[in-house]
Amino acid sequence: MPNDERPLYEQIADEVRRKIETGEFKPGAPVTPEMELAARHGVSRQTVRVALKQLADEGLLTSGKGRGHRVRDTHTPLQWRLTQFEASEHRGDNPETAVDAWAADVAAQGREPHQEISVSLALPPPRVADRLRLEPGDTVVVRHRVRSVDGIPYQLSDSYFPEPLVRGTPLMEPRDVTAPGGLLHAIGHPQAEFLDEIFARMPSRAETDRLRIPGATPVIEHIRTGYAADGAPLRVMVTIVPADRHSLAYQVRA
Amino acid sequence: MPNDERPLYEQIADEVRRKIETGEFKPGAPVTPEMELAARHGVSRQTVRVALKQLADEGLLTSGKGRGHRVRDTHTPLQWRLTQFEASEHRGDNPETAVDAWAADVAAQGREPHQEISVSLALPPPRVADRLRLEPGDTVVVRHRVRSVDGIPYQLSDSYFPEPLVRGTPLMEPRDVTAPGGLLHAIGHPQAEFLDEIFARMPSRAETDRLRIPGATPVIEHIRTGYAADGAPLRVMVTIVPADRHSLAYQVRA
DNA sequence: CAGTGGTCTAGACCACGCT
DNA sequence: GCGTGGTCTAGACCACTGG
Repeated sequence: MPNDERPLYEQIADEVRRKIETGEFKPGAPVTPEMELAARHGVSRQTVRVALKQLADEGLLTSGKGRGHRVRDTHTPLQWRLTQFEASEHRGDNPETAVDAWAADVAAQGREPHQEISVSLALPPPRVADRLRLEPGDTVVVRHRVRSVDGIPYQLSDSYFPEPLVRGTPLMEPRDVTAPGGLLHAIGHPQAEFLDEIFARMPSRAETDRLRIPGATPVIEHIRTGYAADGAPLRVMVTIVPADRHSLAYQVRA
Repeated sequence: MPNDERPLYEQIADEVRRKIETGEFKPGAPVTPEMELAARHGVSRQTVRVALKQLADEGLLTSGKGRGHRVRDTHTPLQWRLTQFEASEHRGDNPETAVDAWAADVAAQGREPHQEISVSLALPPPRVADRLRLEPGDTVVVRHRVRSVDGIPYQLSDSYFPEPLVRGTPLMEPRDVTAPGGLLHAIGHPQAEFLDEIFARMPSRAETDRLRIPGATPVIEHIRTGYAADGAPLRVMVTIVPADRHSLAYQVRA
């Protein structure tokens, strides 16, 4: 019967979207259940589900078994300042209270940072091998970090070091090691310059699971390559951050 | 009958995803049609569709009536170098060939830049007013830019200036005005420092249309605030770039 | 025109959350 | 327990693309 009009599911999506935008459905509150929408519009439940899925893909709704569909809460993202280095120096001389720049930055914004670290030896993925200018077969030491704020995972961060550079140093310990001037400085390889590259894309399924990313939320991929004064690459750090939790900030002198 | 395993549609999505990642399905080439996947796995077509929708949401597939599902082409995004200023100086003294930093950067990567500019007087949106520290009622001069590469729209860029600052200057002309040291420098307000903020989100419907953004592609929102040496904000530039066309790059000294 | 995906129906069973 | 969404089936008709 239906014809050249817009699809039924879009009309239903429009109706619900409008009610969200006008505030008739408030953030955190449940919207009309599927069955009721289906009955009201005289369509099948499947059609309603397509409509609600579209809204979820736009980031407007969350849903779950037994929970119903709810209007998504919007929180202001945390600012990640990428031109502030080694904040640990400002936290006193006790190495036990030293934190890395990220943790200090989060704490400064009144939140509770936490990170878990593991270390492994591996063959680098191609884009890391390129940036470190490694030959095929060269191995790297990888420090995997899961950074959380207030118990919610905020970042996946993997640092790659050429294996010969860090063999036998504290960098191979799966702890939160910090040192004035930076870890690489402490082992005799100070970083003089960074190249930061920033991408955005939709998360993979594995990332949505590990970071508990709600639908329709992109991730920002941040790749920082650190160089010695002579231009040799020392480190590549690849960080994945859900875009609803972080913004990036750079302070630049003209 | 099936139970505590992962859902069927995820298993199917995993299989197709793996074949894309290993290169068995090449970019631009069609993947197995829905009906065939359904028959092969002994599931209904609807279940296959959910699987393929998930891959489309990850940005791996495109599809359309009669066209089938195809592996999405991945073009390497253009790198936008945000710590290179005023490249025009390197292009000779002739003002006719002078270009802004962005255009020079694009040309250096072997592509053909183009931009269209319009100028208007307006009340600033709240986030611009905040960053320029304006009072309610203060007006701004807005320079709207649509930047294209090889005929494809690449950026929407709006620069906001406090109106008293630029009244009667070349900045109010809807041309591509360039000057050594920068536009604001030329009118007596050199920028000493920038604060760049970076967000990612899904595009609005209007942005999808204007920038011709394919499905499942986020946009990067770049907000640059320029300050005078005394700390007064001089300019806010808000730029929207589709994430499949651009990466951002910063060169940072430690 | 044959084959594709886009939309839609009318059922079904299950897992989960709440009260 | 009851209502919710999550998964799934077995059909159907349509619109579009491509050779």
